[in-house]
Amino acid sequence: MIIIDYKDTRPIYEQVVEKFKTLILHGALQADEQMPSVRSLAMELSINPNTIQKAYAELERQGFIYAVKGRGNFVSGDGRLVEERKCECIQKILELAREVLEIGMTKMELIREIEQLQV
Amino acid sequence: MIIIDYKDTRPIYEQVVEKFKTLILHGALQADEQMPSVRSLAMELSINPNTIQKAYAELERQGFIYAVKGRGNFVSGDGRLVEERKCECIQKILELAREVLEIGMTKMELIREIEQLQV
DNA sequence: TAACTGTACTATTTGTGATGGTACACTTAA
DNA sequence: TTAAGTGTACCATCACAAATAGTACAGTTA
Repeated sequence: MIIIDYKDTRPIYEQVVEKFKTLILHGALQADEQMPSVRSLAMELSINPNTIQKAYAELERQGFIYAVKGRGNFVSGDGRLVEERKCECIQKILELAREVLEIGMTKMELIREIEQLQV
Repeated sequence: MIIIDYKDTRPIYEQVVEKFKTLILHGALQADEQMPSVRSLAMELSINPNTIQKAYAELERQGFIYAVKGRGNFVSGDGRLVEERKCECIQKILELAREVLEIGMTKMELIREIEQLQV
């Protein structure tokens, strides 16, 4: 379900956060579905439970999951999260687009690239 | 010429690398133009010369500048760098585009955003 | 009650970024 | 020839974040 890339320079907890955000936004994890427990996921990934705890705390801070003491962590069903992520992506895309246009690419070429994109 | 953003979480040397890459790619720094010396730039930015040295070493590794012992660092005139940067940007853009399309945006909407972009 | 859950600590290790300082080889201009 | 400026290569040190290791406690559930 989650794979850690040790070649990735980003910290482990950040990779875990990203992976779960993607799974939730894509609907692979449904609203109110239970997340793997801190201890079991740590065991599965062969890392420390504290690292998962840190990732879950961050996911909760960002509104992707909610915690219930003694029961577990669960996926939040907040629909606004998708919209927020869309905005983030668009911002980044436009920033990169601005740069690539500044160094000589045309809007036509860029748009052509996107049109040809397979999803 | 170069400004360090201490709110930026990225390391200083990385910011310096990025800034110079942009200046070179945009032609603000011409081929064979002399870079500020390690010591003078460090003085100007109130940081350690070793940090600038690290940034310059990275810029040289990536082919943006070349060093001449005793004389200084100079901008490389390699035209392929612009093409390489374009490819990098496109890759990132397509990656983000793929994500934003997967979570519900349409190609039309995305292309519209780029069309409206002011450069 | 036992086994699971989250949570909160503390201590420690590790790696990277950054600093401070020294030294040496090279180039250039006085 | 000399002095000042260049890059470069070290070393020691500090600061900080990431990650580990371990313990403890409170809540839930079968």
